[in-house]
Amino acid sequence: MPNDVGHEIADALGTLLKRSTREQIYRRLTEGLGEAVDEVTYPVLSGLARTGPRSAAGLADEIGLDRSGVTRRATRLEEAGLLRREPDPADRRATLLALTEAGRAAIHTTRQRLAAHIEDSLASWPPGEAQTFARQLHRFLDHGPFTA
Amino acid sequence: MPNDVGHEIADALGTLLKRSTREQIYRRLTEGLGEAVDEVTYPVLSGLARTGPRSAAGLADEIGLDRSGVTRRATRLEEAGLLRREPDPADRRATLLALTEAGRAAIHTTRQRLAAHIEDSLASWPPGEAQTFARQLHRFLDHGPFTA
DNA sequence: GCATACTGCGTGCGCCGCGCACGCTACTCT
DNA sequence: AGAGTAGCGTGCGCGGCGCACGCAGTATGC
Repeated sequence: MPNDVGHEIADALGTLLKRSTREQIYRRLTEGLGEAVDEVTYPVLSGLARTGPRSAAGLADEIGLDRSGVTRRATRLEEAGLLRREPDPADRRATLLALTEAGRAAIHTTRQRLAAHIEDSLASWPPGEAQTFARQLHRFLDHGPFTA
Repeated sequence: MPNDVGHEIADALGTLLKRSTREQIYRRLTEGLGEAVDEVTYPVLSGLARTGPRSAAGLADEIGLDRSGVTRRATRLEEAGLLRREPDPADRRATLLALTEAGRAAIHTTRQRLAAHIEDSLASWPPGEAQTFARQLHRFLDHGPFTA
């Protein structure tokens, strides 16, 4: 029965939903980058790297968090020198969150590490197969049941 | 450059690592199943469904959690009638955690829902492509950098 | 032009889940 | 039989989160 495909994918994705798995991933990715970079603050760095400097409210919407959480995480990153608050020239009540050079380096390092881990596990695959798999995974997660 | 494959997969997986995404997934899966079934208690149900009745310590190892957490989650599920504690006949200090009929029904419902969501998003794919994708995903996550 | 409503940010508060450490019961081994 | 160990449950402190409030700055209506 074709229902097996759904269950097989569900089982596979269950691995990623496990708390301990995610913790280990983040631990490896952020190793040696200082105390401030961890599973909690990573989405802030990642979101800023994607879109450039922006307000706390906009970032909160993107990462699905309350603005207070963004404020606290930003404070931690600011104290560690990875993030800088600069006043919005167009609106004096707003403060833009921007990565410092160290912050850009940190997110770059983590992204490189994750990509390297992934490519290691794909090393034994036929190259064409790996690329089609990457495209399919991207399509599945973007237009799938996990984005709406 | 082949490095793009790693980054593309990394970006795709980032979606699943987002807190809000996981919350929405669990919210959909456990809708209408009672207050006791949520993101926190789900791994207990899932683990028991996979392996049958077992001790709290073994379950804690599997889901990567402290035994105290398993105890508390099991208590919540027990009060909701989804889980039953039965004494281990071979060891009177041990208590086996076992799903009740309602617990089995709950985990079955969530699994069916998740599989249905996944298959909906795969409906437009060529059938062979979906199956090979499922196999590749399974292989990637099991023998990949996320299991060790 | 001024009063009022609104927006954006930071902070205090309470809640909840977690890991750690302790106590208790039961088993094991010599 | 006694010492050490394994299994479980609970009290405690920590940390992240959402909510609600206060403050500063902006927009609107008259």
